[in-house]
Amino acid sequence: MDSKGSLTNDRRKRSSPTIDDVADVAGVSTATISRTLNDPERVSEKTRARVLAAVDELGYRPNFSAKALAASKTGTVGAIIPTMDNAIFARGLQAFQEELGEHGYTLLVASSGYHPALEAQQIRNLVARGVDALMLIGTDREADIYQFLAKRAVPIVTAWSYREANEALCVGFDNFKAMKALTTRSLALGHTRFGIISAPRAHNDRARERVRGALAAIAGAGLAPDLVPVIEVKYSVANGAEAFAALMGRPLPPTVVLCGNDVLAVGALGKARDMGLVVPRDVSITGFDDIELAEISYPPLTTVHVPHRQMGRAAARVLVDLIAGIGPGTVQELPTTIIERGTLATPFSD
Amino acid sequence: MDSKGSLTNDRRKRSSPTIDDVADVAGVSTATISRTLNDPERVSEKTRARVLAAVDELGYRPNFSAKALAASKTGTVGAIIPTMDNAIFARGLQAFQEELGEHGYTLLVASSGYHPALEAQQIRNLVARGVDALMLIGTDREADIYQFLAKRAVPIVTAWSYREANEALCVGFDNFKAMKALTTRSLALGHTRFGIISAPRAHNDRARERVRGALAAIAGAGLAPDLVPVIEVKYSVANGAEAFAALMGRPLPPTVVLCGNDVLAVGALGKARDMGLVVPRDVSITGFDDIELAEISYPPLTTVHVPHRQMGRAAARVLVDLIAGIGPGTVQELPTTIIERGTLATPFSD
DNA sequence: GATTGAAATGTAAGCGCTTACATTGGGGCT
DNA sequence: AGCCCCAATGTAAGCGCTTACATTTCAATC
Repeated sequence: MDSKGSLTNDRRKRSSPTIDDVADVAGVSTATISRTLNDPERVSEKTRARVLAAVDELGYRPNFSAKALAASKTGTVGAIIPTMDNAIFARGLQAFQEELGEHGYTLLVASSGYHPALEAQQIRNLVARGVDALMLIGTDREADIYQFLAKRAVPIVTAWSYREANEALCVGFDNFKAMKALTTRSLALGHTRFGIISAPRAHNDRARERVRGALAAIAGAGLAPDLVPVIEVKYSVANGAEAFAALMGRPLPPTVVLCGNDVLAVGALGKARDMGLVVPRDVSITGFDDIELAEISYPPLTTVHVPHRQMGRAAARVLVDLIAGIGPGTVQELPTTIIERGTLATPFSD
Repeated sequence: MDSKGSLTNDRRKRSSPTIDDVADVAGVSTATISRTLNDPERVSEKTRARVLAAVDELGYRPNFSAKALAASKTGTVGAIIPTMDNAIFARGLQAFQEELGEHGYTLLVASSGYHPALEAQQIRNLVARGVDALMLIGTDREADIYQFLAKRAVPIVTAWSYREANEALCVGFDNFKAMKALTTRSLALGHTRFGIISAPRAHNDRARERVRGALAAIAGAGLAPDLVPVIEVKYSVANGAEAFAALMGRPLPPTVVLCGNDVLAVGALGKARDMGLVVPRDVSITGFDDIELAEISYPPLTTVHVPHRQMGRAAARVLVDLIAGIGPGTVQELPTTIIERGTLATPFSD
């Protein structure tokens, strides 16, 4: 009949109903549809009901790209983590997502494989995709990335690290202090011969700070930190095992092996068993992170507990506020605690 | 001077350069910019060089939303997994992402928390976001979801399960067969008293099929499957421990406890140790999935190995082909294998 | 009943791309 | 020289929304 009618018919054939279709069915303009959906108070109750009914009838869902383009915001927050293939970031990320979800945001995750160049690329990628904010892990990255983000006015927060002077807001813990505390505890138990297994320290402030913390404690006790063997291996159980074997094969093997994370520690633990060593009688082993593994290893691992979930939620809240333009955002240092489970004990005198 | 000049100046002030800016600088039309970026062969070498130089000079990145809106495709593939907070899906998802990346696609992950309603919502959400294809876990969901997806012409693949007759293409393994094989192995070793710890079977075909497989093997051996205690608990180490204790507290405790996944099995294993039971002398325990946990538990877990990475990559390839319109897609059944590590042995005669 | 201002709604101009279609400019051919 | 054809490029119409601004509606007031 009228032009509206034929328009409706045209649209019906398409795969998805658009805002125009809804407007036709409800007999109002598209602006009213938009308002009903995004700002219901601005629409009269009667109209709202009609619109909602039309939406329902057609099964209308706003097209995300169109919405993002028109409003120049996406309701999406990005996170770039080194890898998805391990538990370290999983729990924190899950919490991050939960908190975001409660505020109506969606999470977009990318991984960098611990590669700075890849991380930079992913950052640009996510920004091009219009993320409203970004969470990054750790603080180690080129200054031009921070500049890029600042120029694009994309709020960011860095997590898993806390440093007083940082180019970005951070929500995390002090890796240095935490590892120093754990090492101090070992020293108090009487250990004097240390070995360290660390993740690669290049481009990874967490790993670097942890080793620094351990060495600082050792130096503080009057021992020579440069005599402490530090083995760097990539993140895996097998590598932890191998590194442990190398450490124990030295002329004067350590009485305690400090591992940069739980995965390496669990590898070391397994290797110790294979070598016929009883932990902690023959050698002590410690981890870091307190992921699930630490609890179920045998013996259960003495490690540093990191408040992953708390950190994830806090990071999300900071970003949500930043997006809303609330305040300058707050830097947050979260506490870590030493969890003594049974792989750290007084060294057997020898 | 001229209008183009002032346009350029206007644009320079904005946070991001647009395709118009690049066109101005390169002295060509926007169509040429688009072609240079998306289909370089269609542009002369000379022009291409000029355009690329302009892109470089301005640091131009195409706006994702605009691109998606105009082209009605996003270069994004979605995946909805039950939860991010565990290792079962992590490795497969990582591989899925790697393969997608190699084909120029980006992964968008959402989680459903094992809730069918939430999953449906996430599916609609991702579709509204314009994903070009979708990977879903398992086959259990309402038929209307498949219809919705079909209507919207969004290619999907289901993974982690394989069933002959399925509403969607699947890339996975036969949970029934795998668990049946493992149970048959237990029977061959002489076990006759079984206990089963399963994840909740409602809305979860993997869990259901695994239990079915175990019971089928038991029935096949002439034993009464309905006498086998099956405890359903949610996914966690602690729940596995608790369920194990319940099973062993029965008048006639099982000689072997089949667990629906490795996490439950590890929980059972820990509880056994706490109860002073030696595995596998006093009781056998098996897992399923062969995630990292299985290897590092003590004793290392006898479990069913699932080719996670292979599955992830295969699922990605199926979707990439489907998006490109290549073929009807192929259903793929991947093999599982029993990994005997030391928690399954002949029962102590009693 | 006329006046007024706020509330409700409509109009239409973009947002930054892609792409069908139109135009231009050369070779290669007769 | 004239013609044809194709490669290279330009023109401009959307894609499906949001939102500034304009218009209409209507209850409250005098």
